[in-house]
Amino acid sequence: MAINQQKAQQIWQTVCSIPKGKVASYGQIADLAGLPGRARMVGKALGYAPEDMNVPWFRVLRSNGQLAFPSGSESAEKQKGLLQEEGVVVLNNRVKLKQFGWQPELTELLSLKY
DNA sequence: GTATTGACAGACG
DNA sequence: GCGTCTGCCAATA
Repeated sequence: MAINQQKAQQIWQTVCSIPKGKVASYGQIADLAGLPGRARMVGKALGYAPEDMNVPWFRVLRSNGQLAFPSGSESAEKQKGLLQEEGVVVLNNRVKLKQFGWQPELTELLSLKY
């Protein structure tokens, strides 16, 4: 049961809303998804994220812009590759949030509501 | 019901 | 920028 899948759904939706070439932190996703302070839940939700949804979990990073996975890990490398493919520059398992950090605009938020 | 863990965040040094 | 500690909440044992 994982928490209400509704929330997980919302999380996935939010993650899917991240514009290409940008990245968001767990806290950011959690907040936008309606789970303030439950950043951990986001990670778990992404854990269940079905591939059918094509959830760009690779665009979700830590608050500091560091990848959620340890360097050298398959997922981390994959994530890096995908991000770079999207145009995001990843160095040393890190992304410059100052430049690639997703700053949700009203239009973006509106697409999540309802 | 209690203890441990986790794809985390923020504060400190 | 990095390591450590604390706080938060849910899942798992």
